[in-house]
Amino acid sequence: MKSEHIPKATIARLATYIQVLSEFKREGTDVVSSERLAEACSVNSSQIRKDLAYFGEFGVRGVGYYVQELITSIKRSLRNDRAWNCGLVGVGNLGRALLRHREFSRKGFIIRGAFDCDPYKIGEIVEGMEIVCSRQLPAKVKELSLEIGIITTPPERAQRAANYLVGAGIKGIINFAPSRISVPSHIHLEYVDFFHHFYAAAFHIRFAEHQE
Amino acid sequence: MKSEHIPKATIARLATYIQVLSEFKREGTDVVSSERLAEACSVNSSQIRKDLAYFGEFGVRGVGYYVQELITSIKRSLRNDRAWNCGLVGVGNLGRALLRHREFSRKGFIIRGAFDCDPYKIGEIVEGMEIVCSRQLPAKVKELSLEIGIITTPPERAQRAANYLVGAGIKGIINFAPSRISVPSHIHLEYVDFFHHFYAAAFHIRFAEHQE
DNA sequence: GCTGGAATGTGAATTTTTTAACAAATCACC
DNA sequence: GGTGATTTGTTAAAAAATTCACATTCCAGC
Ligand SMILES: NC(=O)c1ccc[n+]([C@@H]2O[C@H](COP(=O)([O-])OP(=O)(O)OC[C@H]3O[C@@H](n4cnc5c(N)ncnc54)[C@H](O)[C@@H]3O)[C@@H](O)[C@H]2O)c1
Ligand SMILES: NC(=O)c1ccc[n+]([C@@H]2O[C@H](COP(=O)([O-])OP(=O)(O)OC[C@H]3O[C@@H](n4cnc5c(N)ncnc54)[C@H](O)[C@@H]3O)[C@@H](O)[C@H]2O)c1
Repeated sequence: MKSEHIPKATIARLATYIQVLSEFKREGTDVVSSERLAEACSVNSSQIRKDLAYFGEFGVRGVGYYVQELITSIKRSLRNDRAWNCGLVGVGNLGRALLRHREFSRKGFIIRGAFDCDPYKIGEIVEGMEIVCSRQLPAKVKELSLEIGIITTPPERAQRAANYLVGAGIKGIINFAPSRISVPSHIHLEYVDFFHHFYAAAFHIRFAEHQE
Repeated sequence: MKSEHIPKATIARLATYIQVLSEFKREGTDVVSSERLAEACSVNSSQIRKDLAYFGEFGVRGVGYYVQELITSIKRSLRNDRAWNCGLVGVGNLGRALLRHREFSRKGFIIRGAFDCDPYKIGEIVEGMEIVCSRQLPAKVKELSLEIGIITTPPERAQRAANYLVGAGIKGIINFAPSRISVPSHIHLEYVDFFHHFYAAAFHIRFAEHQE
C-alpha cells in the first residue's frame, strides 16, 4: 500500500524505530515483532505496521521483521540511504556542539562546511574543519555540493543566513534559531525548537500536582 | 471553554505563539488579530483561537488580542508564570551549549545544578556554575529544589542518569540522549531528538526532485 | 445612541490519524 | 503434507485534530 502523502508524525516515528532497532541489533536480536518494537517505542503495534505500510511490505507474516533488513528498508524509505552534505552557519555554542557531534555523519548528514561572520572565528579549526567567512557561502555551496543548511546564528541574523543559503542554491534549511524566517516555497524549511518540551514538562508536572 | 486534555501539538504551538508575539512586541505592535498571528506562525487562524480556547478567553471581539496581555495569559496557561529549577546531567559538548544558553533562564527554566561523573570535569566552572559529582545529585536536588532533570550524557548512560534523578526526587526529565529510558509513571518524560527534522528535510527534498 | 465593519469564541463539518479486527501468509512440529 | 500457533498487511471503525462558518461582541464614526 504505497502512498503519496506521509504524515510528519510518521517520519518522526520512523526515526525512532531506526534508533530502537539499532539498539536491538546491538543486543544481538535478529528478528522482532511489531508488538515488541511497539512496546520499546511506547506506541501501538498497528501504528508501526501502518507507518511501514506507507512505504511497502518489509515483514514476514507469522515471523516478524528482520532487524537489519528493516533498518535498511526504513532508511531507504526516508531517503537516508545516501549521505547528505550539510553546511552550518553560525559557529557559536550550539554550532560547535553540532560540529563535534559524531552522530551526524553516522546518520548520513555530513557537515562539510562551517560559516561565521566573526573575523575572530574565521580560520579557526573546529573538529578538523576550518571556519569560513559567510561571504564565501555561495562559492562553497557549489564547491562542496551542499544541500542542507543548518542555521545556528542568533535569531536576528537567521533571516540573513537563510537568504545567503537560498541564494547559494541550498535545497533545505534547518533553523535552530528561535525566529520565523521566510524562504521561497521550493526550499524545505524545518524549525528546531526544543523549548516546547520544557513547556510540556512544566505543564504536566503542575497539572499532576493540581490533580492530587 | 476550559478543557481537560490538551493536545501535545497545542502546547508546541502555544510556545511558538509566545515567540512570535514577543517579536511583535519588540516591533511595537500592541494589538494583533488571530489572522495576522496565524500568518506569522504559518497556521490556520481558527487553530489559534481553538488552542487558546482550551485555556480561556483572552481576546476582544472586533479588536483582537493585546499582545503583552496574550503573552502573559499563554505563559500562565502553560504554567510558565513562575521559574523552574533544572539540573543538567552530563556536561559535554551539548550540556555546555545548554549551560551557556541565556534563553533558558529568560524563559523561566533556570539551570541551577550541573553534574558529571568525569573527575577531570568536576570542580570546573562553566557559566558561573561549578560542575558537581553525580554522586551528590540526591543532596543537591533537595538543596536546590530541582524539579526538572536534563539528561545530556552519552546514550548508554542515560538510564543510569535517569535513575539517579528519579531517586533524588525529580519530577520531570528531558532526555537529549538518543536512547529510550524507563521511569516510574509519575515522572514526566520528554525525548528531544532533532534528527527527525533532518530526515524530514532529506525526505521532502528527494521527494520534490522525484516529482519534477 | 445607532450603524457598519471587524474579529472573537464555539458548535458543526471535515479531514486526518490512530486503533481495532481479521483474512492471508508463514513456519514449526507432527 | 496437514495443523495450529503466530504475526503481518489491510480494511473498517473510532478517535482526535483541524477547519469552516457564523452568531455574538466590540468599537469607531456619525
Ligand atoms: N546554545 C544553545 O543551547 C541553544 C539552544 C537552542 C537554540 N539555540 C539558538 O541557536 C542559535 C545559536 O545559539 P548559540 O548559543 O550558539 O549563540 P552564539 O552567540 O554562541 O553563536 C552565534 C554565532 O553566530 C555567528 N553569527 C552571527 N551572525 C552571523 C551571520 N550573519 N552569519 C554567520 N554567522 C553569524 C556569531 O559570530 C556566533 O559565532 C541562537 O539563535 C540560539 O537562540 C541555542
Ligand atoms: N552534541 C550534540 O550536538 C548533540 C546533539 C543531539 C544529541 N546529542 C546527545 O546528547 C548527549 C551528549 O552529547 P555530547 O556531544 O555532549 O557528548 P559528550 O561525550 O561531549 O558529553 C557527555 C558527558 O556526559 C558525561 N557523563 C557520562 N556518563 C555520565 C554519568 N553517568 N553521569 C553524569 N555525567 C556523565 C561525560 O563525562 C561527558 O562530559 C549524547 O547522548 C548525544 O547523543 C548531542
